[in-house]
Amino acid sequence: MLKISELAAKTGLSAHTIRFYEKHDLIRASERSEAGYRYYNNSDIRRAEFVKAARNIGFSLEDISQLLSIRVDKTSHSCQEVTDITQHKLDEVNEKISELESMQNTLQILLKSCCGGHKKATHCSIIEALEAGAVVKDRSAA
Amino acid sequence: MLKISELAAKTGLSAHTIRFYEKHDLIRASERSEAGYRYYNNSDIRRAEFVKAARNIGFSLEDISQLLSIRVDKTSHSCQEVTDITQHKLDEVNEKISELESMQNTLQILLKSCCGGHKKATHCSIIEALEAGAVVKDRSAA
DNA sequence: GTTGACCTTAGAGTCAACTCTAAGCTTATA
DNA sequence: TATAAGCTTAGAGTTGACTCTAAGGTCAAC
Repeated sequence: MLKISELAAKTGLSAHTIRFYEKHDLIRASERSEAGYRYYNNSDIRRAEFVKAARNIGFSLEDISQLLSIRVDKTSHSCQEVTDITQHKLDEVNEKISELESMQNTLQILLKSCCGGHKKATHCSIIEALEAGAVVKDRSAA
Repeated sequence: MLKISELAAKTGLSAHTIRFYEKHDLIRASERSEAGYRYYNNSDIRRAEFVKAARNIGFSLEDISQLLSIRVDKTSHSCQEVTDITQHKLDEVNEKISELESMQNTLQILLKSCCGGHKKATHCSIIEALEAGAVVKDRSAA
């Protein structure tokens, strides 16, 4: 049985975050001491580590909540439900990557175009490009 | 001279957003009608388009604020200041991309490992991987 | 002269995921 | 026994970039 600070040390989450996750039903303390201190048993610890693993991968707390409800009653859920959540997350990640790559591309072009030196910015080509409406991809269209 | 809705149409920003940007000194309406309506002259419009271009590239409002203050007084600023802002943004973007690629990688591996079918999730390999602490890269270590 | 579209403001609400605060118990150590 | 470290709670604050609301004034068209 671990106290909250011990669970924090074990998972790398802060005690604050653990309490916050508890409020959102992600982590549980099966027992409490007489004084109200949280105590985590092995099952609680495994659950907390599941949450941490899912968070590391980038799942939202909402996603994690769904994954947990599958985890606690596996026979009522199918693999498809799990892959749907995972695929949806992957789609999101892919979309963010391409947005960022478009920004990366524009930024690299801008940097190459500018001397970057101590000269006055009077004819700075980055400023000029922005004035000319430098746009590789319009994020609002995404 | 454009009214706010016309500037909104021209820039693709909403009138709400234009007023919000004005609060943060990003966009200006040089004139007002007697009734208080905002009117944007050519210089205001160019400034608004500069802001939009910078935002499309992914600059934060804070970055844009700095870029604008360079733009309005180019002789007091150097190209280096501009490239510093741009390089810093590029570094940020690069870091986000590698975080996301790490997630992408993990998600793809998970998806490949799971049947994704209508079978019960009793032995779902994604759930199992999360229980085993599936981590390719720990975001909190980044 | 009235409808409806458009404009104004200050200020509150939204989102996600924390992060912190205050005020007060509890527990371990010296 | 005193002090410090650790725990409790409800609830407020943070971040960035909007987004919306309420309550009201203005303007163009029919």
